[in-house]
Amino acid sequence: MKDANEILKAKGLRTTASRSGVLEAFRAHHHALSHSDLEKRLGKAFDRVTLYRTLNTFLEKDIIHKVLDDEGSAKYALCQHSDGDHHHNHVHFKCRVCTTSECLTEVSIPGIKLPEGYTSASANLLIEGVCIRCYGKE
Amino acid sequence: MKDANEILKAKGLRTTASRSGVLEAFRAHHHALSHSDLEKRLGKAFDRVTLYRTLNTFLEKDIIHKVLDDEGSAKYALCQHSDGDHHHNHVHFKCRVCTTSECLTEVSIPGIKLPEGYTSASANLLIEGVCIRCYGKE
DNA sequence: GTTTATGCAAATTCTTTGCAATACT
DNA sequence: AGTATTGCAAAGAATTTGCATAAAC
Repeated sequence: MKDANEILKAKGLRTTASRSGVLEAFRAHHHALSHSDLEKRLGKAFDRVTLYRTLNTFLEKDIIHKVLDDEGSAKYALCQHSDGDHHHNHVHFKCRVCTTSECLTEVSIPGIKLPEGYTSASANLLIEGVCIRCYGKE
Repeated sequence: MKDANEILKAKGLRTTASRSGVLEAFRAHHHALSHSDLEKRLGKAFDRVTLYRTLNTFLEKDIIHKVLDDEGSAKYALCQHSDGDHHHNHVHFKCRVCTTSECLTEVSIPGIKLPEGYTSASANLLIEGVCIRCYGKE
């Protein structure tokens, strides 16, 4: 996988401590992170406002995408392939034991037959259950 | 469909103007409503705080459920069958033209093959596209 | 009459914005 | 040097909480 610097360069963004830090945090975790998850992980290295702006910039540049969640708070995860609108048609899995969310990139969403007159542009599936790491712990 | 009063009684909740108003608003619209949608529709009949509390109460009692959304804001819709955990395994359709979300109750989510070791308890599918009312308007 | 729900005020938390100072290329 | 990014302060939303009043059963 590309390193933080390469990702930023490819998107025409400057390399800064906060951006690298956020990217590394995403790369170090297989599951989706919320704004507050990131704040905890990154400590007080930089301002909360910078984190808001960093996340928005990354969303615009398709470096990260939003992960759907039952609960309120938005979570984010790295986009795996940085081309096209791949980031639609994701399957996200949320474990009810450890409460983490992850993208199941290898799982694809089956074709859904919509009612007459409806057309689909993208689909996001959120599955809740128990992940492999928590199997048996329930 | 049960009327507002019956729904409330069945859940052991008192019938009040705000609760009836919120229930009627949901029954009058086929699509999901956010907190601010409801505020607009209900006007200043009651306090914003009451609306927060009413929505939370309805969520707890499984009268409404959260509808997933790409964007931040939480939306809610009536649960169709008030028994069991039916409200899982929903398909929600969001129209990119009129931006409304609705539950497609007649569509079911096909079985998904999860990676080894993962078990699924519920699934929520969010499809984005164009609804029948907006077909051709794009 | 007793219990539950509401309204109001205020406290928290979340998110955005403006602008000067700083860091990147 | 020139431009993009950050930090700080402050504004603006969104959401929650406490408590006295009012409404439902």
